[in-house]
Amino acid sequence: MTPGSRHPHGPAPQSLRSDAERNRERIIAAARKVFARDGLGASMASVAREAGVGIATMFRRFPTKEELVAAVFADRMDAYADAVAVALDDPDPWHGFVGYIETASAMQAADQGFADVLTTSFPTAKALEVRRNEAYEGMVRLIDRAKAAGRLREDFDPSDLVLIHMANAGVVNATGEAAPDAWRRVVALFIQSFEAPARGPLPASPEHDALHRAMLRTNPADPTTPEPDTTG
Amino acid sequence: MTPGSRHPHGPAPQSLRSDAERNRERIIAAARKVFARDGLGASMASVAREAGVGIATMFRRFPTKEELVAAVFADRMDAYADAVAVALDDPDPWHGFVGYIETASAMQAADQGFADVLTTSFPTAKALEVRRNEAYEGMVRLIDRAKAAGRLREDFDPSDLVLIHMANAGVVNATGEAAPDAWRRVVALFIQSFEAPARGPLPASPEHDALHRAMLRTNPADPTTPEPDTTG
DNA sequence: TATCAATCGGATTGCCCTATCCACTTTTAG
DNA sequence: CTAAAAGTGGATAGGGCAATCCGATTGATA
Repeated sequence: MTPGSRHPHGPAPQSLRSDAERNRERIIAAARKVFARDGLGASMASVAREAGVGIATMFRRFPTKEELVAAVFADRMDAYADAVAVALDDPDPWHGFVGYIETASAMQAADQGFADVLTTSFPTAKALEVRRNEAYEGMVRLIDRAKAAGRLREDFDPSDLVLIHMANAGVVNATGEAAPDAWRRVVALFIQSFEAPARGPLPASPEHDALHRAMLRTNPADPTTPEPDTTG
Repeated sequence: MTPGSRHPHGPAPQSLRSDAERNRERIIAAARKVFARDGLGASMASVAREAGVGIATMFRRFPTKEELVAAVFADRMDAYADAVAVALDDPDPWHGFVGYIETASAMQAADQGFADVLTTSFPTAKALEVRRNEAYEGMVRLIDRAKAAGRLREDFDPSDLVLIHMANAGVVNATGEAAPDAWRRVVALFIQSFEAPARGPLPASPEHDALHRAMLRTNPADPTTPEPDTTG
């Protein structure tokens, strides 16, 4: 082993053995592919099969499915947060705002697993949640800029972006590969409804806390969640 | 038994024994409640428990889950088709159109199971599909009227109503009881985006066949469908 | 009231899931 | 080269699911 254990009773190793590291990366690559195709509902066994490793190897490296999910989607979440930063760099506030929605929605459409991640909260996956909050704060600035420019309706609320994610997840999930571009039309409709001036008042936004609770409740990888399942 | 079997070898009875009929109604009432709360993913066992009958009793009366679903949602589908008829009776085409969308969306929000049913095709449940098609034809007339009145954007397509159902199902499914009115805001945004004059062009609608295939694919009660499931 | 088909429900089958166990193999340090 | 730590994967536990089986029970009829 590398550091820390010349003593027979030395502490746990900090880095993996070369073969283990290789397998770890194989697993992540496989999970990326499988989750993207099948959503977070994909089984650990199917990931192991795709990776060409035993089931035990998966669980040794990622003791729970949630940890695997966190490892797999770390970079997607980075890209998600980056998209906000890019949008904030756009000199045209409205163009940036629209571009951000389109980018985020496209990310959902391109990866069923990520669509699930965006509408689910993983309390134990700190890194993911940190990124999510980071993105959220950027979004608030993005919204304020677009309103200040007079292009975004005044009653637009940050939570509306969450609602779009949920709606888009519904479309992406329902259409899948059968109608892979249907989401574009839905998103375009949403964007037109956001543009100022508003055509009419809207019902109140849900409470911030309520939405958060909803995201906790809707864990597609948790059997306690009442979600679509089995039959014949 | 009632008719047809004074002969020991007589054919199958046409009507149920009184206790069986009572149980049948208990099962349907229980399923109505459980599916409404938990969606079509609810287990047959949970319905039996709620009904206070044995599992075997359920399956004797409804040999597959799909048959139970068809029996439970027959009247919801009737109401759904009726809503179109009511909308067509409205002297104001736009008011009727908007009212229909709101009614249908409210039905989804009030019943998770029905939200699933509206975005899922059950080829073997003929009665359900007949009603769905009946409603669909009415919707086309509703759309044409609203366009003719100049209130609905010209590029609105009947398939857009299916997309709304899918988007709304996503919102309802994700928010659930945590934010039970969130769907209203989403639906209001959609409606404003439908109003003429259009604020811009839209990406093309998905093919009719593609959407139909998507609805077949997304059966929340079929384990072959890649959907959110288990973990810890 | 006696009979018997219809009905009942708990136990069971068979499948898929997450997660753990354990006997065997590989890497790595000395 | 050797030995122990680290790693491996198949078998297995334990639970949920739809659906079936079968011995006990009950309703309808005479």
